[in-house]
Amino acid sequence: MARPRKFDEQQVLDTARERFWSGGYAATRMEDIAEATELGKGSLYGAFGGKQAMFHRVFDDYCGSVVEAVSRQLCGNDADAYARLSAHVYAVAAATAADTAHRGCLLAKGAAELAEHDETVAKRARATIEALQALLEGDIAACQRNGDIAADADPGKLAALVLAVLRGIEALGKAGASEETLTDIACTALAVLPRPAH
Amino acid sequence: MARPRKFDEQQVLDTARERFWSGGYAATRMEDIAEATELGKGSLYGAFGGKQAMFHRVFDDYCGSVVEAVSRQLCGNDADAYARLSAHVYAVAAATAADTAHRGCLLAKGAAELAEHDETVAKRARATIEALQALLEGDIAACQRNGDIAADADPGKLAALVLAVLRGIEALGKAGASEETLTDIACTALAVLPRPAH
DNA sequence: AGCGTTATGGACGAACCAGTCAAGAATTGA
DNA sequence: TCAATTCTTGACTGGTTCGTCCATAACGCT
Repeated sequence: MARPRKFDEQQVLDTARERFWSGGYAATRMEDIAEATELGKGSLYGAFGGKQAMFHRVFDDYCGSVVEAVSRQLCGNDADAYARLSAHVYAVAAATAADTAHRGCLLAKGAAELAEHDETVAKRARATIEALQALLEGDIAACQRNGDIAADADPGKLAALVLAVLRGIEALGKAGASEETLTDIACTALAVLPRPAH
Repeated sequence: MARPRKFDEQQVLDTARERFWSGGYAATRMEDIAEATELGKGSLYGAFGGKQAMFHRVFDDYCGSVVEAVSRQLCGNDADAYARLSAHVYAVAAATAADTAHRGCLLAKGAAELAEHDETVAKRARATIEALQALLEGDIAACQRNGDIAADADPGKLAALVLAVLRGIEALGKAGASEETLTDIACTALAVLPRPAH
């Protein structure tokens, strides 16, 4: 009944994510996104409303995909819980080291730039962090049931610690730490987790 | 022989730091700084060159003051090394929790926004991180000499881990974690450090 | 006091950028 | 084929911002 869209909304959001990610919010121009997507600015504004609304969509998508990816890496049976935790921690270190452009994580970058003045971004960042913490806690509890981590430790506190280490790895990576340093941190963090006495 | 400056250069830099810290680099206008310092833009440009150069000065000062403050907190005799480490870790957690505006640390914020595209900022951030790591390593080695931390552990790796935890605490604080969570992380991190067998 | 030198402050220029708008294009249903 | 509807394009607007410039002010030296 009407003219259909020529572009895929999700694809445009992915391109916008790239731009916001590498340039930050304030330094990215809507025209950059328009050029990168080969769309006119009118289409962009028609479909997404404006720059801020568009960033909110991008940020929301990103947070969702992070939680989903971590969930895939950490959920499973008790027997492999420790292997999954270990693999996840090393994976974060490796991914951070591989990010030669040092853009870090859009969650951290976006929150750093906007959380103070944008309640929507702040809320979403908080919710994402909480979801990640819950995933880690679930996996650590599984490790405890399987006898890989001391049963008398508080899984919530260990999860918070691991989460802090993971965010710290990203922060250090952005500041230019070497791959060796990052994997050392991952390795040391896993090594200091309390093992059950036997 | 010529007209003297009416303002104190350091004071202007401190004011500029406030602005850059709370607004970020891109979102802070030179006119904001001019108004806040009650100076004309001509004076600002005459004294500092421009926005980027001014930020470099601010960032440099900030990094220096951070290293100096941490150095004061961590340097001392072997007997109190562990107490200093513990106090420092708790202090970071408390300071992060007290930062209700969630501005985090200018080092992290500036690096997040600019390191990718500004080599000067990237270099300074890297050097600062390395200095912090060295300070932690020195204190941890002192702990080991005093028998507070297992002597067979690698002090460099433990220092890197602690540094990651500290940066992680700041990142989580910016994302809105509660004070309780942050102090829990500090407490857990100290608890999992390897103690000497006796 | 007069001069040379440097600081000041505000007006100005040029570029930039978010968002709007109107004219035209594409599609479906009648 | 025509009408109705939504999409697209890109020029335009209004406001903002970096940086410059210049007339003037303030100081030390002679």
